[in-house]
Parts: sequence; C-alpha cells; structure tokens
Amino acid sequence: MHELPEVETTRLGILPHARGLRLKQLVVRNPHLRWPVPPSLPALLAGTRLQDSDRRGKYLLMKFDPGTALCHLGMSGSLRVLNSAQAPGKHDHIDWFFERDVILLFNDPRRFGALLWQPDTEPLDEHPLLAHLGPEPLGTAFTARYLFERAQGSRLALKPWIMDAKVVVGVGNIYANESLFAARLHPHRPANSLQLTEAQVWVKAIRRILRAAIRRGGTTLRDFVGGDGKPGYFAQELSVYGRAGEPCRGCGQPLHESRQGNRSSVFCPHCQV
DNA sequence: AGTATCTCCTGCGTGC
DNA sequence: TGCACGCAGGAGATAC
Repeated sequence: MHELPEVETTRLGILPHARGLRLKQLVVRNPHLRWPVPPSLPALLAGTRLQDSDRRGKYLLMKFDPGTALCHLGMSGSLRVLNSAQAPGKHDHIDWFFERDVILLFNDPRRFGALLWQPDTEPLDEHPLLAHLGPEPLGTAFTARYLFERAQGSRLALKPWIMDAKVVVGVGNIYANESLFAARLHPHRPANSLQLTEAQVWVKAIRRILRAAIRRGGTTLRDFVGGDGKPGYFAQELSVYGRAGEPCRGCGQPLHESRQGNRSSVFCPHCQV
C-alpha cells in the first residue's frame, strides 16, 4: 500500500531525474481523481522549473517556480520516470513532459490519489490538507513524551489512533500493525492506557520500521512501484500484516485478525498485551 | 470535541 | 466462461 516509505521511495526515485528541469507540458488525461485536478494547472506549470521535491506525511510536494504541486498516491497510485514516451494505458492519468525527454507518469487505477496546487502567494503549510497534520515520525518532534501525553486524551484503540494523521503522519495500516507487534502492544488497547515506557518502545519501533521499509524501497503487495518503476521489497519482512492464521514469529502461536474501523488488524494475542 | 460511519474507486478472488 | 458479490484501503466528509 502507500504509506510514508512508499511516498519517500517515489520521491527519491524521481528527484535525480527531474530536479532542476523545466516542465514543457502537463497533460491531464483524466482529472477525476479524489478531487478534480485544477483545470488551470497545465497553464500554470508550463515552462516553469521543478526546483525540488519534498514530502509531508504521504503528500509528495513538487516545488515549481510559481508554487507547489501536492501529489497524493492514494491507495494505488504511482508516479514514475519513463524512459521514453509510450501509449497511455487505461489508468495513466497524467503525463509530465520535462525537457531532456524526461517524462513522469502518474498512474492510479482506483483514483484515490490527488494532484492539487498551492501558489507561493499562500503559505504551503496552510494548505487545507497540510494545515492540521501531526509531526513527521522520522522528525525530532515525534518523541515518546509527545506520544504519551497525546494518548492521554483519547479513548480510541491504539491501532486506529496511531493511524490518525493528526497524531502522527505517514503511519497507515501496514506499519501500524507492524509497529504494534514490534512494540508488543495490543491493537485494541485504549490509547489512554499507554504508559510512557511503552511509548518509548513504540516510537523507536515506528522509526525503525519506517526506515527499514524505505531502505527496501517500500512495501509492494500488488501494484506499488517507486519513482524508478521498480517494486519495493519490504513485504517479505512483514511480521503480521497479511499473515493472519500463520505462526507468530515470536511465540509460534497463530496470529489473530480483527477489524477496527473497517481496517484489518493482525496481531499476536500472546505477545501483544 | 471526540468518535464512528460513510464515501470515493477498480482489480482480484470466490462461489455458483 | 460468465457473472454477482465481497473485499482491500487513505483519509476527508458527514453524522452523531
């Protein structure tokens, strides 16, 4: 799926090819993503330079001369560099034609992704989709003390709680499951039962797992490819996600599965308390 | 204000 | 072979 490591993999795959290049033309073949692609975007971007690319949570930020394009990959989106022009496929919605024959292709079968725009006349961090995001899990603001104190105010179960982008960004279903297992925390525990010592373990687990997933190029279950078009290889290192009924890597007992907020949770009822 | 549910969408697996 | 069906989920919108 598409969580922080997948977006970061995409960003790192694109940057060396496209940074500093002028965008000759943006072709929006299908603007019907999660929100409509702004009709003015092709005219706004034509002839401008991609200065840099950043990431905020799961939003890929592409800084052009007049402003920043916000790209979300949703569930099934990919943004990758093409070696040469090719006939557009069914779900190839947007082409970015840069100088030097560099082409970025945005493909998204389920169209949960998005491409939006924030002009430099408005502060980027005040964009409605970015304004209320919590800290970056790999940043210095994401501390055990922060997590612990924030948890005291919520009766939500730990699993849906940590997936709330206002608590921390970038942790979706896969890495929520994995980090809870690594920290030996039961996903159904109320957030306000979290102890400071547990928060310390959990923060380290989240950071470690996200970093490891980035090193492996993300998790490819079905359709994720990074900016270089290659799949990620973290799926084979997953401990619980997608392994319901299989033996726990800690104790050998079968892993349980439940539903929380219509998302699957997989955990070991013996190891996670 | 915090929490729960709904919604968008397509591909894939399953059962008849 | 074909079709109906359920499922997967990021996360904002909506309802309580």
